[in-house]
Amino acid sequence: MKESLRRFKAEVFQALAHPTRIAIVEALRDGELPAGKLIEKLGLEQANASQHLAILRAKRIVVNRKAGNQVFYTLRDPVLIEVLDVLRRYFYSHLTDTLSLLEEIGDESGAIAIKAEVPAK
Amino acid sequence: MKESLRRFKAEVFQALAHPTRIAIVEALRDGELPAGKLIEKLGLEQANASQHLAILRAKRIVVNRKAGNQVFYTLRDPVLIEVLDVLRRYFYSHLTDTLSLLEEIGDESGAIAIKAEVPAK
DNA sequence: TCATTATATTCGAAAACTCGAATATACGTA
DNA sequence: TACGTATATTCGAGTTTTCGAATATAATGA
Repeated sequence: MKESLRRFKAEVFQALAHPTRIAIVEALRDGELPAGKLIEKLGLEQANASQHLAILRAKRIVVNRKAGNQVFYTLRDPVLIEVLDVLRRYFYSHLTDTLSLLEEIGDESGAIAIKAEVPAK
Repeated sequence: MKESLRRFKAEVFQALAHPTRIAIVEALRDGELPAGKLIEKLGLEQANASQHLAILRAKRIVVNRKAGNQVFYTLRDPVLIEVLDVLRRYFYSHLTDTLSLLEEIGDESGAIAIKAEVPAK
């Protein structure tokens, strides 16, 4: 049914609708990482990271594997990286509008600096 | 800055993280539609539709044009349709896991029926 | 001007999300 | 067994979303 599919898509979007979770997905881009490395790499609170990972697990965005002491996370399907890449292009192709959007949202960081470095990565 | 980009992506995902808004985007797939047609086509409450449209507007997912009495909506960038299509494929390629996910979420509709009709559209 | 139609906005309540603090669990090792 | 490390879960407060009901606005036509 059409409805299920929409619900499913909404669930996936919902799962990705947080900067931290996006950061996690991006960090897993090049392969498996233990929770600890993610926390370190992204500078997260341990509990907070675990909560976000729980969400990504629940929505099947990531899968995990226990190895002794630690838990390794992997993206279940790299297609999600493609989605993020599409959005990056989307971001830059509408750069002007996007910047004003970020302003409205209240973007503290130097979003304007992007203008200087331009795309790349 | 990396952070802005993630924030931006999160905003877009957030905007799409609702079945009704996904339905709206899909309905605009083949071009412009006035709000009224969207309401009719999707069977929405007028106020509710307007609220969701406001969100899609705020996040620049759609743009609108006034013509006399009515307001026509268009997708700002059809690349978003691609994203939805990618997710449809994702949905089917993990069908088994996905179904159990939908169950957990509490999917009333006949999700299982999908097994019968399979992909297509 | 007064209706009528199309759409948007505001309001208040219920539900869902997010965070850090505290606590729990599981494994490895002394 | 007792301890340390890695990770997960629970709790409560604050914030954000979502909805329908009511109301507002804008354009059209009588």
